[in-house]
Amino acid sequence: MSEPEISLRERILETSRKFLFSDGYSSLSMRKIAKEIGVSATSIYLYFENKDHLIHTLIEESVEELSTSIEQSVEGVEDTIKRFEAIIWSYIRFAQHNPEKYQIIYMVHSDRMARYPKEKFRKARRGYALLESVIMDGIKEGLMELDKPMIAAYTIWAQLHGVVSVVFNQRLDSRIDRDEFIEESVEQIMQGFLIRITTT
Amino acid sequence: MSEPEISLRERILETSRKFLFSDGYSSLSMRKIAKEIGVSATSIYLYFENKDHLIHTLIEESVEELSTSIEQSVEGVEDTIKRFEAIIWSYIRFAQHNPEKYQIIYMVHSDRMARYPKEKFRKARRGYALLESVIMDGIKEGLMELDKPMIAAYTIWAQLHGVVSVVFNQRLDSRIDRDEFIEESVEQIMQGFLIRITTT
Amino acid sequence: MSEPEISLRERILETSRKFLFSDGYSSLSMRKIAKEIGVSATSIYLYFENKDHLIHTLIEESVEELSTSIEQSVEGVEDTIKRFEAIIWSYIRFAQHNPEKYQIIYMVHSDRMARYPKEKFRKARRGYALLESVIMDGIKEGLMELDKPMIAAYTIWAQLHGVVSVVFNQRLDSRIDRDEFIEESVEQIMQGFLIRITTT
Amino acid sequence: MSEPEISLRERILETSRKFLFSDGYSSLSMRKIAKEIGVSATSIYLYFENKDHLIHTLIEESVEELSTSIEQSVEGVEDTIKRFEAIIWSYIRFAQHNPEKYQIIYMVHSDRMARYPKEKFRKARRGYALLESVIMDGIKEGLMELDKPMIAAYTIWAQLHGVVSVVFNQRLDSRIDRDEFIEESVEQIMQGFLIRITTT
DNA sequence: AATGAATGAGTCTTCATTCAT
DNA sequence: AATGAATGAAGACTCATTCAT
Repeated sequence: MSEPEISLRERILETSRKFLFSDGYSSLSMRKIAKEIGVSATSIYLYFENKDHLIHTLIEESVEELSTSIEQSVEGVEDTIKRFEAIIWSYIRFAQHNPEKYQIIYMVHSDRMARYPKEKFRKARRGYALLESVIMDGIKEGLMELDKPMIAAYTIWAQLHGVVSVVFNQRLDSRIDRDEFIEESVEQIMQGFLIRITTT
Repeated sequence: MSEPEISLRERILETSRKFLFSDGYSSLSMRKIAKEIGVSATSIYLYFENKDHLIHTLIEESVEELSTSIEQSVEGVEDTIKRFEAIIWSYIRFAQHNPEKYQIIYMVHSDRMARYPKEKFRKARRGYALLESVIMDGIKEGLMELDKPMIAAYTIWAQLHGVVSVVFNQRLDSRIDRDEFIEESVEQIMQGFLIRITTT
Repeated sequence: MSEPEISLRERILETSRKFLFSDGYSSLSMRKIAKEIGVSATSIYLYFENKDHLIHTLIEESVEELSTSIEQSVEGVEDTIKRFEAIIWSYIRFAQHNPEKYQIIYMVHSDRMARYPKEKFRKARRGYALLESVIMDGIKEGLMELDKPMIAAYTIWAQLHGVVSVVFNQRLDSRIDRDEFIEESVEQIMQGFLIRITTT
Repeated sequence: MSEPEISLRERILETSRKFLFSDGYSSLSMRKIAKEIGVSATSIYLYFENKDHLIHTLIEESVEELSTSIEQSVEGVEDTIKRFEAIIWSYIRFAQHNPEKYQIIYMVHSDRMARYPKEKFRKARRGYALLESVIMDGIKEGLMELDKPMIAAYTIWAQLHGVVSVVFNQRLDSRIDRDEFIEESVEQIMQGFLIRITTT
């Protein structure tokens, strides 16, 4: 066949992501994944040592994509404020365009995360580290007056995550337009931060 | 005995909460709950039709407590701005003092929530509705200039949830002090909102 | 029904013994046991925590029976030589009449035995200890001249075990009559020991 | 290369023996063997039709070595009594120096042995046959007065096996020195037999 | 109000083996 | 001579739930 075949490994990851997103972590099962793909459950073990490894791979890939996506967003952008905005919006956009991948990053319970290799955890903070450095640039340039850039970065990240997760968990009032809500929220988050610059 | 006994029903709920908080939803099992209490698994079914009902009760109770807690916080408070602050801080404080209860509200996946009776959902929004009404008061009083109080209320709520959940999921950098992080974040969230009032 | 019912627990033990004897340890499976009895596999877990516990119970019961059987054999017997003979023959007879039970005691690989509670191990040596004490009596009475009664006891035990296990493992030439072989062997073992008395 | 390479076939047998000895029969798996060697599981099937064949080969080889070892021990020895002693000690020594090989001979359950080709079984009795013939020599020479040399041979063999297997199965009291125990036991076994000669 | 007995469906995982290459 | 991909059957064990008492 001339069709570009998708490897079984890739199909397993895809299907896992799909199930994880639609049914939640609790009901993700090797058998179900295999059945959905139309392959024996045993076959999964040819590509992933066990369920933990499969899930870790899923997390790792998502984190990597998010990080890369954020990094690319600031490439070529010089102005600090613009870099700041770029990071925030690329975070939001990633979540919007890759909801399953975004969810996976935060879904798995910390109990299972305990088994997640620590070095990979560090990678996961690449995006956050970039945000922190931008904030520090802002301080240097006299644009911001913050004594705790690390806390500031985490605060922004936490707010963004809150907004995104409320949308995804379908806990938003049905009368509210998703996109409008996101836009309003991001604006508010930014303003809550920038106020400290402009008003000073 | 004249001692006020804790009913089995209450003990089941308590234990479920404990397990849900410590081990996550996936590993909450009727048998474990029963064993922990020292009662037969069958006994749980005397008080709860099935696992879903048990969990729904858990959610309902938590939501109720949170709502009540928020309502009480504004009792006797007249000033709109102060009412606004009271709501936000009572939300945060509830999460801090009742982490298991708070977590439960957001823990269970929406798939399972689909089976959750809709009328109960409405109750869940009592706290939010109060926030919305305070915002509307602000607008009426000329303190705020917002055309979408509902979105505004949700935005604040989403941000608060983000902050709280980052803390609970232990995804905060270990060098950051929890309380300081929360205080900073809440301040920022409020400022992001109040800016629209004060600067006008 | 007026029939004396055999408890499921007992039937599980019985069936396990049967399989262990006929098919060996490797192919003993919870499912098979359950199927043979005509009960769900889950039911076994109502009576035994897990496979290990089931097997340990099997061992424990066999060991207990063997020990008791040996102890009873010397009851009321005064003469040391006769006590000595009684022990040996009761050991042999137990193996002959309860082949499955005998086999179980020695069947399970030491790896699995490592998890066997040590206190129960001590019980297992009751029969052996009796043999040792009889030998020591013999020495005191001047009937035997042995400096190492412990080794002597173990030696006899090892020989007896060898004879019995050869018979059970069906490695005996088909032309040889089992009973005759056993009788001859026991005689020889005794003589190998008693020589040290009589010839002195 | 002129180096004498160890064939894959040989490496498979070696590794199987190692696992069989250390982990017991139950946990001997084709995959584990292959992994240990660093070869694909499929490769084993190039040399052995299936697991049964592999194990049968293992048994066959061990039996062959034991037989050869016993045969060599009597080469050039003329005196019947000395030949008798040589056989016994070579049996013991083989077990001591090749514990894995010795164990294999007796390890696999008779159920699986049923599928073992009968002609190979006969080979297995070469060592035993030699012992029987020596005993018959003794009778001819007037050294022994036994009417059943076959039974006698089996009796000795059974006792030896008992002693060896008690040692290997680590069921010996830890206070007892292995070598001393073996020496004492062998002596006793011999005496139990020779008594019939010398005292007559 | 509470329980012991029981189960079918499901969990992850391992196994020996086959087949096309 | 060797392998990677695949699988059906089986392993131990857990789960929510039911039913008779």
